[in-house]
Amino acid sequence: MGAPKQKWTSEEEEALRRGVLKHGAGKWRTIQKDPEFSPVLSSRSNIDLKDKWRNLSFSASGLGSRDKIKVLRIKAPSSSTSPSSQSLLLPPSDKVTEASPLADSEKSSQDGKIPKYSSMIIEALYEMRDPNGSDVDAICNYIEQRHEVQANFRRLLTTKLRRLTAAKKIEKIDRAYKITESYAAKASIAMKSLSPKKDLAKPLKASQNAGLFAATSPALDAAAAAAMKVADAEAKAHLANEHMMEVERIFKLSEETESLLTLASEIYERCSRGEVLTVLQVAQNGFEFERNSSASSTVHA
DNA sequence: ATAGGGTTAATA
DNA sequence: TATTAACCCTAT
Repeated sequence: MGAPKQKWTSEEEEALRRGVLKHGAGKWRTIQKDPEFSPVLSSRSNIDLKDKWRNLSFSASGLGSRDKIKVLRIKAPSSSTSPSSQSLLLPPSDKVTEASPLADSEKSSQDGKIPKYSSMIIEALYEMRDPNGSDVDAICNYIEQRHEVQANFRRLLTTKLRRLTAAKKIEKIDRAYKITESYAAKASIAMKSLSPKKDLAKPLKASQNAGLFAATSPALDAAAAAAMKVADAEAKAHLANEHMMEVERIFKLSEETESLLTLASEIYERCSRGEVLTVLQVAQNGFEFERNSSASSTVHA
């Protein structure tokens, strides 16, 4: 007797999403056993979680079935034979830059916003949402688990934390850090101003393709993560989730293949369909999006 | 235990 | 018949 295919409920789906946020994609067993999710996911195996996440990821990316993507699996003629992937995402690779002359309004922002890692820190703090704050170890661990990171990351992290604290974006209580109310509020306002007309009530399917990137791309900015803390509107949260998944997926792709070609192919695909290319900025700056949404530029093929 | 290719049940 | 989502199999 063949099992009649047990379709995933939205509760299960939500549990999975949160599980991935908490433990990271790939820790299926951990998620499944987590007392926070095990009640909901009791009838699902770790493999089920993995498969479901795969489905979610691909459908959210706008590109339909998963087998279409495997064409992109081209190994770059990289001489780096060691499987220890490390160099690709970390340093803002200048190869990507030269291939794509983006209007980089980098640095010198009057606000003194710190590029790169700061957004990861905000993201980490938001995701962990510890009311008592999170200590350096927790933050470090969280980020290291999700992003490839430099060898001396721990040291940089300390520095960034100090700067963010000075900038009043996070606060240090005893040894724990957390996002400040003022920054969260500010981010919330920013969030509202750029989450416009899009009808969020529509089921997931509607958020495919261009719309995802064109209108709301800056939503992934560190500010957005903080914004969700305050403006906990589910719709926004879901939308943001889509972004997280998309970014994560692209990161994974490039990690796995260790190939810029793959990324390039992905980008080319999108460009050829006339999409606005915020993805590129993702590739360059990690979770840091341009603060001027108008700065996002298209890429010539 | 996980990733990824492959298979089958449901459905448009 | 083509797509999709849930499920299965196997190498790592």
